[in-house]
Order: sequence, then C-alpha cells, then structure tokens
Amino acid sequence: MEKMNNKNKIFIDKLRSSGLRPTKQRVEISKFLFNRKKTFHFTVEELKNSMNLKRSKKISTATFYNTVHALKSAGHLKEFSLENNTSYYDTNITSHHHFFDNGKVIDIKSDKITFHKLPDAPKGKKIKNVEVVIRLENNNQ
Amino acid sequence: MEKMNNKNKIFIDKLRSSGLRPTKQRVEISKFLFNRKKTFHFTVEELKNSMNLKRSKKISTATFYNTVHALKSAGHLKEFSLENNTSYYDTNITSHHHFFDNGKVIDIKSDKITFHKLPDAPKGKKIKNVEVVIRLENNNQ
DNA sequence: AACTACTTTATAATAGTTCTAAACTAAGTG
DNA sequence: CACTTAGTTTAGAACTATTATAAAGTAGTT
Ligand SMILES: [Mn+2]
Ligand SMILES: [Mn+2]
Ligand SMILES: [Zn+2]
Ligand SMILES: [Zn+2]
Repeated sequence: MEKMNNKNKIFIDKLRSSGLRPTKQRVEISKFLFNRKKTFHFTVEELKNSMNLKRSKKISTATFYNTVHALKSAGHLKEFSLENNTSYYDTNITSHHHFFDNGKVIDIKSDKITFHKLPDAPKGKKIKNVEVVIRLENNNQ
Repeated sequence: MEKMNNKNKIFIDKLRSSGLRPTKQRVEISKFLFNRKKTFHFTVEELKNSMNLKRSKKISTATFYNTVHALKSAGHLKEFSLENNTSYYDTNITSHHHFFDNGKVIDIKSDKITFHKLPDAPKGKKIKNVEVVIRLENNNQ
C-alpha cells in the first residue's frame, strides 16, 4: 500500500504480523473495529451497513465476511451467539462474561465473577473456558 | 382425536392444557421429545430427520417448526445457541448450565455451580437469570 | 515495468427458517 | 351423528445469513 499515513500504521502492522496483506479494505475495516476504547460487539451485516453507509465506493459483502473470518482466525476477534441465527463478533478477545439485555451486549470483566463451586470436567476432558451470561430485564414499573 | 391410547394421554393433556389442539402430529412430536429420562438438546432439522426416518407418512418441515415454536411459547422447551447459525432447543426448561464439548451439549444441574462474586445489574435493570457455559477440550495426549 | 500470489468483487449457491394460501381435521352445535 | 368452523397441516415460495465460484484487480517482489 502506497498511502500509509501514521494513523494507519498500527493496523497495517497488526495485519502484516498476522500474515494478512494490509489491503485498503482490510485496513479500513481494522481501523473501524479496533480504533475504539470500548469493546465492540457486532454482526457482519451490521458492520457492513455501518461502514458502507458513509462510503461512496462500497466494500463488498464477501470482503466483510472474508476479513472478519481472517481476523478471527488471527485471534483478533472472538465469535459468540445470541438467540437468533446470526454470528456475533467481539473485539474483546480475552475470556470474559456478558450481560444480555434485549439484544444489547455488555462486557463483564473476568474478575467480576468468581465461583464458589464448579463441576469437574467429564473423564478424558478438561475445561477450556467458563463463560457466564447474565440475562437482564427491566425493573418492575 | 379418536385413537387415544393411554400411552398418549399424558401428552394430549399437556398439549390441551397449553391451549394446543392435540393433533396426530403434535402428539407424536411431544412423545418423541418428552418421553425420555434424560434432557434432549436438538435442532429442528435434527428432530425432523430422526422422526421422519422411521415414518412412511412424513410430517412436514413446517409442522416441525410450528410445533417446536408452539411448545416453546407454551414453556415446554427452551431455546439456546451454539456457535453456528442454528437454533437449538432444550427439553430441560429449568434454569441450568451446560458443558459444550465440540457440538455436544451436556446439562449441568443448577446447584452444581455457585458463585462467590457476581456483578450487580446496571441501573434500572434486574437479573433475569445467570447461565454458565463450560467449554471442554480433550486432555492432552 | 513485469510477474505472481493473494485479494476483491459480483454473483450464484446453500442452509436454516418463515411465509402463503389451499386442503384438511378437531371439536363444538343442533 | 351431519354440519360448521376455527385451528392445523402441507407443499412450495420467499427470505436471510452465509459460503462458494471464478474473473478482475492489486500488493509486494524482482
Ligand atoms: Mn443482525
Ligand atoms: Mn444442525
Ligand atoms: Zn464481549
Ligand atoms: Zn440443557
């Protein structure tokens, strides 16, 4: 890539160090995903719509899917599921927990939940991770 | 329904008391789902394939979807999600936890997990339920 | 500048699910 | 019992999220 202003350097490096060519599209998607203070939870379609809204030259659907998969494989995104039939992605790749509040997802830092009792893994298996979902509802009245 | 042998009475009553007409199809599906000792976790397509395999007169896809939705609305099934884009259903409608082992789902009774620390719900919200997923992997070697 | 492997793209294909509207049936009514 | 009707089943179309295809474009190398 010719045009490599400093603002993009960090994302170009991130892509390159993951074995991904820092194409125009990947750099823009990475910047959109990772250039924020708070965790971002999203579906590929949401990502596509919000990024393409402000663009004259649209990025194709396939590229959004390809890039999100590539970033997930590289360990920069985690996938998770809500109750519908859509994959969600999480820019917080650490092991952590969630509040689910009517489709809205909020991170809970790992150390905010600790266990008093946990079952052993079945024979021949071991625990890879433990993740908690706390479902919320509105207070009465 | 004319043919109401005693084996079916319990399922007919279950349907009727939920405001659902005990049709031939619904009774058979209910029997398949609920006439077992252990929790059953399934997708609608899996249910359809395993029930229709042994039938000459097949039950239609739409009826499987309709019936599963009706049973869910009546509170006889719970829906949950794995990492793919498919809805899973659970015949255990109590609040409980799961092991996920490469697509295999195993129930964990609620009292097998207790918490030492849990976050408060955000302002204006309250906790509806807390569910834990313990992901498993094979022991090394 | 020329080359090549990788990437993007438009488009088709697939999978799970929901919708539609016509045929069927459970269950009540006389 | 007929008769009626509201609820149900069904085949098939439609829809949505996602993946596959293969041609055109581009990053990185020489
Ligand atoms: Mn969505
Ligand atoms: Mn499946
Ligand atoms: Zn998160
Ligand atoms: Zn379960």
